[in-house]
Amino acid sequence: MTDLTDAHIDLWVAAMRFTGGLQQDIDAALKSHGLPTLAVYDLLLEIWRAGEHGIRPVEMQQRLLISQYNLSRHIARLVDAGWVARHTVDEDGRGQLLTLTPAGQDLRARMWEIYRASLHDALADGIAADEAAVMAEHLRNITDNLARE
Amino acid sequence: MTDLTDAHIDLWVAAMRFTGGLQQDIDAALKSHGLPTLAVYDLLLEIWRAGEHGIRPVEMQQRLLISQYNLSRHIARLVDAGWVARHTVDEDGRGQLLTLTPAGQDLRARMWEIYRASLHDALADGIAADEAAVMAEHLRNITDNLARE
DNA sequence: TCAAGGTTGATGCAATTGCATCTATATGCT
DNA sequence: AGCATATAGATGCAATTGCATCAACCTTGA
Repeated sequence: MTDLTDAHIDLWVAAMRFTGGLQQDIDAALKSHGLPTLAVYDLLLEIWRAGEHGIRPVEMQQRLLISQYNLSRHIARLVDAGWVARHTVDEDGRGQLLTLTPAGQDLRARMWEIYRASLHDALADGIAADEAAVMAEHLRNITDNLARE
Repeated sequence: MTDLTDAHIDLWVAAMRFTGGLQQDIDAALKSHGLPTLAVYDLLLEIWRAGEHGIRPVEMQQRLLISQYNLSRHIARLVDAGWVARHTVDEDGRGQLLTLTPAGQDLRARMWEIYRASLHDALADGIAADEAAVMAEHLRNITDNLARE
């Protein structure tokens, strides 16, 4: 039972500003290249990682911080745009499996180029790799704590 | 000219998950008490800090990561709800100064109780105060770097 | 087998956000 | 002074999000 100190609050404020600011920068960079937002990239990445077998929306929901109805509509837009294909699931008539179309794979790759460049500009010279690793580990610990409650 | 390493990317992912997850928790806690969102809290806090002299919307915009039109409408809602009062500015006929009404001050205090409790649950036992201070400093450095570009 | 309850994904409607643009005032230049 | 340009804030309209609920399918238990 430890106290919440000013340092803890400082960390929270700094983390909010960091992620919020960089997220805006990344979204601005993507948009300036006529590409979808970071939120869409996260979806494409999950589907891409699933390979040709595909992934269920319900599984994506567990991994990403996104609401069910929001995910459902994002997927509908991605399918309409021709970036994602829906497949039926043999074992579950309710479900669907999502895969990237070739156009979707191309889109993800183009987005990652811009995304990566923004991250480079923001992080590469701002913090050493070993320090970044330590911080990432700390943040994961805290986040895991949260999820366990 | 340093490289962007996997550790840097890990840091970014961990930071996104940390702030995103905790933000959701805080918003859920606030909502369960019938209170406005974190975004509204940030506005109330800025206005509260300005004291009885008040603060200009344009100044809030510079400090918070919020778009102009969004801020304008948030303020309109806060005024309608009786939490914020608008005052004219002598030196600038276009501008306005915002202050918290007594009801607004009370609201901010009640929100902070819930907000603080969520931060306590997430952070107090998850990371030591001195480590939190180091991380906050690192994050501020990176964020300042960004803003300078 | 079949009814009750759980899970998956979609959708109608209201609220919020993003974008472009507008009004009003201020400032700078000639 | 008089005009052009810049800044502060508001708003119409389209797109997105949040909330509640729905339809379809699956699972469990009697």
